Amino acid sequence: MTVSKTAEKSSEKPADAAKGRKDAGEPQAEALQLGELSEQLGYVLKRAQLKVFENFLRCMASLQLTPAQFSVLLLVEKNPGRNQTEIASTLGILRPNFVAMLDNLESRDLCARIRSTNDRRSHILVLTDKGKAVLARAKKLVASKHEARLNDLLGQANREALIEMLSKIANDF
Amino acid sequence: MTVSKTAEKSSEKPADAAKGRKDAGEPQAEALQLGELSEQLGYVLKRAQLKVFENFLRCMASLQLTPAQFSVLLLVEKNPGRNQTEIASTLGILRPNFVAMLDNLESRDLCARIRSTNDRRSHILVLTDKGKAVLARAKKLVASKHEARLNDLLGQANREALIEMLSKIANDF
DNA sequence: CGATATTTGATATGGTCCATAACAATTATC
DNA sequence: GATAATTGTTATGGACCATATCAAATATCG
Repeated sequence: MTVSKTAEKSSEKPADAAKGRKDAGEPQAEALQLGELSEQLGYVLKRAQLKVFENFLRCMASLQLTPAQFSVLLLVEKNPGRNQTEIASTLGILRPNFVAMLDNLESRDLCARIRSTNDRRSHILVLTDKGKAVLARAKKLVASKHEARLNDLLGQANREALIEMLSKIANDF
Repeated sequence: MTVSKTAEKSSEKPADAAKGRKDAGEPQAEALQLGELSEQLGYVLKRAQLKVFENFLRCMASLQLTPAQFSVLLLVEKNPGRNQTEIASTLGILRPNFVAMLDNLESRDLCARIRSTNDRRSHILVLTDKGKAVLARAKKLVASKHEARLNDLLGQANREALIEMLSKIANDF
């Protein structure tokens, strides 16, 4: 729907246009009514997604991994020996856009392209040792800082239910 | 995380790299393992969001309303007499980016900017009659095609629980 | 009052992400 | 062996997001 992206110091805190005060004395125009907006699935879904990505980036600040990069590393680790097309399309990334992404990861020595001997057109993707180490650390950060936060907020059971519902939407909607 | 956006004919169906066949006879490289990815909140959240927006755009094809535009109309209707800054910031839209958006809606005669007499700097936003009519039709389409679909998929109770959890994430994460 | 700061809408601009077309090299198909 | 299809790549354009800056109007404060 809307809402900013980068986080850090998002100067446009949504749903909080009139400063975050606890009802100071000043006149201060009343807050706007969200109305039906707050029950619009797309609206709340987008906002939640931005918040989650924000938090993810903060958690990963030390490793400098974006959600997309993390997903690539995870998928390559789980499916070593696959080529760019396979990894990219599984993640919904278009091949042309995957090139720069891999250039980045490869320049940081996190993964490597290897010319396949079977099909000399394709590049087999593998994690480097450094890539495996970084991914391992990333997983720990995600578990301890990211998922833990969600468990605090919703509780373990609800968190699992949420992910299941989102998966259902992602797959069957 | 990744995943495409526009819908229509998204040529890169995620998590389905090897065509959507029901197990044809051909050799066909085995599907990749998603592994931990399928339980990553951010991943599934982003995918669900894209699917929902996709569906929203299809439902609104006849009215040519994007989720963002719909949210603006909803908010202006609920809060008439507010200026651009207030509407934009409530939605998390940066003022500079809100200008073109309003230009669009205004050129289609869905809403109007009115110079405020109190503060001649600001533009009061109002829905035109056509804007109200379009919004009313939009709401019906959302209810009958969009939300109904979600109810079929999750059930009324789960749908409400989902939105509540997402709101919590959007607000308190 | 009058100088200065702030606010509002707007423009210009750059970055990121997403999508399409086109290409060379390689492989598959007929 | 000619033609078609695939792989990685480049180039390019669009959509969205963010920052700096500006003029006009208003607020603030000496």
